[in-house]
Amino acid sequence: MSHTLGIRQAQKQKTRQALLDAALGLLEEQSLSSLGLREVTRAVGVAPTAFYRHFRSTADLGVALVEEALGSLHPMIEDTVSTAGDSDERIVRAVELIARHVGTHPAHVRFIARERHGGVQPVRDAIREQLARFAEEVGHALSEHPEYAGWSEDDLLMLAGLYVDHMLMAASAFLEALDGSEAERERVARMASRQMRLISIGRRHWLG
Amino acid sequence: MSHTLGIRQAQKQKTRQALLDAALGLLEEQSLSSLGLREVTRAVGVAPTAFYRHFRSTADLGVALVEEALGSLHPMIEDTVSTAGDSDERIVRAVELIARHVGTHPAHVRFIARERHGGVQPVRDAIREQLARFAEEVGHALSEHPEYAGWSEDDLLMLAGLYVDHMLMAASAFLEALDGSEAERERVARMASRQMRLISIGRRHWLG
DNA sequence: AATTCCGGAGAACAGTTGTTAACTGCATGG
DNA sequence: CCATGCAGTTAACAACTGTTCTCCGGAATT
Repeated sequence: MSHTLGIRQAQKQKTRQALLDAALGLLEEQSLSSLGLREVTRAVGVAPTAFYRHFRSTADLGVALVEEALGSLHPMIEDTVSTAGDSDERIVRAVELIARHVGTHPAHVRFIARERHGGVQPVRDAIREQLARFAEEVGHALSEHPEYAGWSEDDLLMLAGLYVDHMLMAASAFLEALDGSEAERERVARMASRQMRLISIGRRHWLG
Repeated sequence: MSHTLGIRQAQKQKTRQALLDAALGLLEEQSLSSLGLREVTRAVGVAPTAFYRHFRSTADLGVALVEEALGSLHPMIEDTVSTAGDSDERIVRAVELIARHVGTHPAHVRFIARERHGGVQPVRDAIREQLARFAEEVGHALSEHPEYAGWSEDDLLMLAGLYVDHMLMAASAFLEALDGSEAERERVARMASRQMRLISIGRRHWLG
């Protein structure tokens, strides 16, 4: 379906990606609403006007970053939730997965945590939509399990939302501990696991 | 101990408060890291240089806003947690309290949610410290209850952190629903209550 | 081979920013 | 009552911002 792009479109996507990467780097110590278009182009080494060939505004770039940060995560999530195993096993695996992802993509995680409640509405909306999709997918994956036989759709979504929110909280906690000691990171992991387990216990006794 | 301030210091605190109020207003549609000092003074109607008489920088102003937004909340929290009553009653009361507070101080809540992971380190640190204090206070209040007889200090703090995080999540959810319909707000309230109740059930079955 | 398309460069625009310095007028303490 | 202190003003600074218009060179199309 997709025959190799011409050297023209290839070059365009390359600078586009360079702009995204540069922006992500600059956003480690500021919010999107203070990110200047010239700042980004300067970091890449292109003229300020080149920015407009790829994005209408920095807000537009932010929405693209949301897609880049969260878009490819859906299969990963689904995989973790639907995989068989004891409840505690799944929790440990999920927390490990988060820790690993934060370690390999810290800037992406920081961006999402920061802009989820940030000052740029289109970006907030994009993040909210992606997280809602996550919750929906998790809820659907849970509904396949026999454990959730008597659960109403509403309750399933409520639980899924709780899980998603805690994934993000855990990710944010890992992020804060990234520059800390190994022991510090271990402490964060154990704390996150125990909170997850408590929720899991509540889930088990939810009905009746 | 504090005899009435002279008309001089009174005037100073008045413009200082005006700066804080104006900044809080401007921060409804942007992040602190993009808030300009001149922007604030212009909104108040004073010269840009007057800003320096009160704050070293906008980051400094942000820290002051954290104090204003969270400093006065400690007695309120302690009160809610330690008050007697059935577990479900306490949950309903807590959720109602949050809803009311978001309704009366939306800008403050938005500011905290936004800058908790925002781009200005001193402000992030100030918020983290206040939230840690909340967790500590909640944990201490819980430890007084006979229900938590066999709980380790670590587990108590873990649960308290979970509660505090969910207070904030609920507050943020209420904020998003503020401009929505009455039904929408009701839905958010019921969702928050059920999530809290699930956590409460997990807590009840935590030991053994 | 000729023509169109288009990503990027360059220059210029009016506005904005934080920060400095030297000032004014008035409440305060001696 | 007079001298000091200090919140707020005015003016100016270099540096920066987003946006428009015009242009260039090379890939893509015919």
